[in-house]
Amino acid sequence: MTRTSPDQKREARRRLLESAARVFARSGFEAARVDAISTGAGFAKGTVYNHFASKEALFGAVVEEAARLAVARYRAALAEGAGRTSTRARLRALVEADISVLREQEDFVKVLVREALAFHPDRSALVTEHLAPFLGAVADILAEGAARGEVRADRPPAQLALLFVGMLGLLYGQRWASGWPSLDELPDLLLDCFLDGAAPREGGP
Amino acid sequence: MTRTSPDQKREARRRLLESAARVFARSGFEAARVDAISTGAGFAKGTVYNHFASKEALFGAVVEEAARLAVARYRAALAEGAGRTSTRARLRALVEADISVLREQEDFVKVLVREALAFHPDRSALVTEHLAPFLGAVADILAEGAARGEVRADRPPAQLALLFVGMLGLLYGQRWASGWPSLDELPDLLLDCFLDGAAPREGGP
Amino acid sequence: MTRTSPDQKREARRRLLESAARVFARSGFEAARVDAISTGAGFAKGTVYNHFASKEALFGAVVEEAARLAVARYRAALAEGAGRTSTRARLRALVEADISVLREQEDFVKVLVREALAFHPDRSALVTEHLAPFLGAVADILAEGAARGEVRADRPPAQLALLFVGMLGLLYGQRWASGWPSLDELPDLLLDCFLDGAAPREGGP
Amino acid sequence: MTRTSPDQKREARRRLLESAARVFARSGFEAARVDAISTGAGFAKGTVYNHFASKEALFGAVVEEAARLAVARYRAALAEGAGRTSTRARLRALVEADISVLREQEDFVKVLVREALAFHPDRSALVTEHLAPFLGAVADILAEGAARGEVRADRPPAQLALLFVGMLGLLYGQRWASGWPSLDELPDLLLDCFLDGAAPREGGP
DNA sequence: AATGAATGAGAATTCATTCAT
DNA sequence: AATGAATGAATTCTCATTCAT
Repeated sequence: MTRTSPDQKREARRRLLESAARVFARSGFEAARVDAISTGAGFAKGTVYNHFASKEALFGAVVEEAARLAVARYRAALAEGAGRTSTRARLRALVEADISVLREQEDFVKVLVREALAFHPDRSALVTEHLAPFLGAVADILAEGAARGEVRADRPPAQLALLFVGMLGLLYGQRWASGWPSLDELPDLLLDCFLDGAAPREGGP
Repeated sequence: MTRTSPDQKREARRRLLESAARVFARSGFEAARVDAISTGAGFAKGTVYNHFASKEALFGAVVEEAARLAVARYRAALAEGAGRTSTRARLRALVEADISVLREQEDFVKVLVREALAFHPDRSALVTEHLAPFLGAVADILAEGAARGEVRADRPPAQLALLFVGMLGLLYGQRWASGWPSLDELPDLLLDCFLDGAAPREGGP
Repeated sequence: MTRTSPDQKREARRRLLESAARVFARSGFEAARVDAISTGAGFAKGTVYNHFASKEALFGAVVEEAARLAVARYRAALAEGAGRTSTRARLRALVEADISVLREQEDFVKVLVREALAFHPDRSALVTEHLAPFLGAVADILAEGAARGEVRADRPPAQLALLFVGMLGLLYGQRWASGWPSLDELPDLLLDCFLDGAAPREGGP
Repeated sequence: MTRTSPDQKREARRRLLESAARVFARSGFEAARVDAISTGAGFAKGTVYNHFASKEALFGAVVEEAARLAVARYRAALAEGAGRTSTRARLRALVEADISVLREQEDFVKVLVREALAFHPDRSALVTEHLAPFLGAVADILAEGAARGEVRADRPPAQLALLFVGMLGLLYGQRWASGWPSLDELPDLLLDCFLDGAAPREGGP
């Protein structure tokens, strides 16, 4: 039905998302100009609106893309690894997948974290909502782990997933501000904190 | 030519800063309307520009005010307490003074932290710059402590002060996001982290 | 090169006109979206431009279609009725034919009348121009009636036709606004007004 | 409190309303450009928004201005004329006042009538709402006349006022389309129609 | 003939800042 | 010092139309 192949459309979308990630990363959500995103992708001003309904939707799509990518890598790693793995190992693999994405898009992730912690409720809802694939993966792991008694189950999985992801974001923030923790030690640190309770150890972050 | 005494001018400035703190706290920097600040202080729209050169300058002044207030409280506490105190105790007192300010202006401090972690280089420079009184106090304590060999001196005091304040901001952020750490446990936590190396355990930055 | 028969093309055109009438009726000219017309006819966005040069042309075509339909019904009624009829009876039959169209497309006729009374000279010219079949029928009746001395001939038939149709539009408008006159009494009312002079009574309509 | 006198502000508002009436009259509501209105009044683009909240509000203000002017002239004529007058004479005077305004702003009144008869319910509500001063004057006259038994009172005065003004608009429309009735004969025509019932005579307007 | 992605000229509105009074 | 009207750059989003496929 379509004369231009769906591939072409997907390609255009990809270019726009790429440009959007770049522009949002450089400027933050507010200061990013929709114009700059579209022309940055090699299109005219209005083209972006053939693919995304609004600036917000575009931002959400970039977030979602990153979330999906991390989840996809996690699944790939899982498939590759030998069969049965502990819940902790799974969470670890998911975090490592996310970090592998972060290594490629650190500036955008900064913006993402910043907007998630922002004060416009709409804005941080926007992020949370489009983080769904990632949150879902976390929740799934936690639900299964809870069933097996391997992890805390003091709250519904979805809520714990949100907490987990929030802590992950904070650790990223900590690293951006202080250089610590390194990306290598981050997963274990997060897991120690999270699995032993929201306020782990005797007080350490 | 000036009919109003310097006192009156200072009073107007105070009202404007108060209103600005309120409005910035409610809306964040970007969304705050200069108009709202001026009328919120009981003045007309343009009056704010008789006291501050720009929205940025106004924001900076509010930041500075908060910084000064914390430092003043710190000094008062110091003066009140008996003479010699350890470096750690001084830093602790300074953090506690800051927390006492935060208890009164938590919403504004949120905005401050957020803007400090923002990506517009100008914006976060703005914050850092106007945090000078506080940073200076930290640096002084650190310099003296280093001279006495009581604290780490692996970097110039000014740099360490920046790190210290950055970690403080992050702990605030952590608390806003996760509820932990409480304001009561926060000072010790920060000092443990900071004095033993920015990245505690064996693994510092 | 044309795979589709002329019939198919005509059919596509018909569907587009139908959809256009619907959309214009619902939204008025300005607010009507070409997109909605094309997809409303079961085609893709751009297809409409294979049949009509512009939104204006499309609107004109819908107007013309309605005009043609009314004239066709008039002729059918005339053919059916016994031969010789007075000029008044003919005009009456034409108006009744128009009303029968209006009963089916009242919303579109509203838009048509509205645009005809609009102030963009282009827009109302557009309507008048495409009303040509109907205006022509009126003018023909008037010309013949004038030759027979049955109707006023104080102006050229084309001008009188325009006046006649303008009055018809106004009576429609009056009915939409006030409920009066009903569609049943409208033809006589118009004929009384028109045939006795543009300003009937010693001047009434 | 204001350094520029209220007179100056009122003067600016007047110029803007004047320009708006001009531009709306030329282009109709939709096609009128806010820009053109502001610059047409000798101001910069944004100035209009210091006086009116939106294009709609501006249009409403022009409508209201015209309504007020007509009412003011009516009151002046009433004051001037000898004391007691019949309800019919009052309505007549009000219509004549409106016509005197129309003579000066015919093009704008055309737009007003057109928008009042438009299909966007919002738009015609906008007109009706800002016609309030005029509608109120009509309703007052009718209420008093009803009390004295001089005029029909088959509906609440406000409803009858709306009907009266609607009929007035239609007669204007009739005149624009057909040249009849003239502005001189229009008042009596309207009063005949209105006072004898919405559909007076045996069917005539 | 049909498709639908791309285009880009606008449009309304916002708001920090200026400056005459 | 205070005022608030004026400014005008800047921004998001719309949509008629084009055209390669």
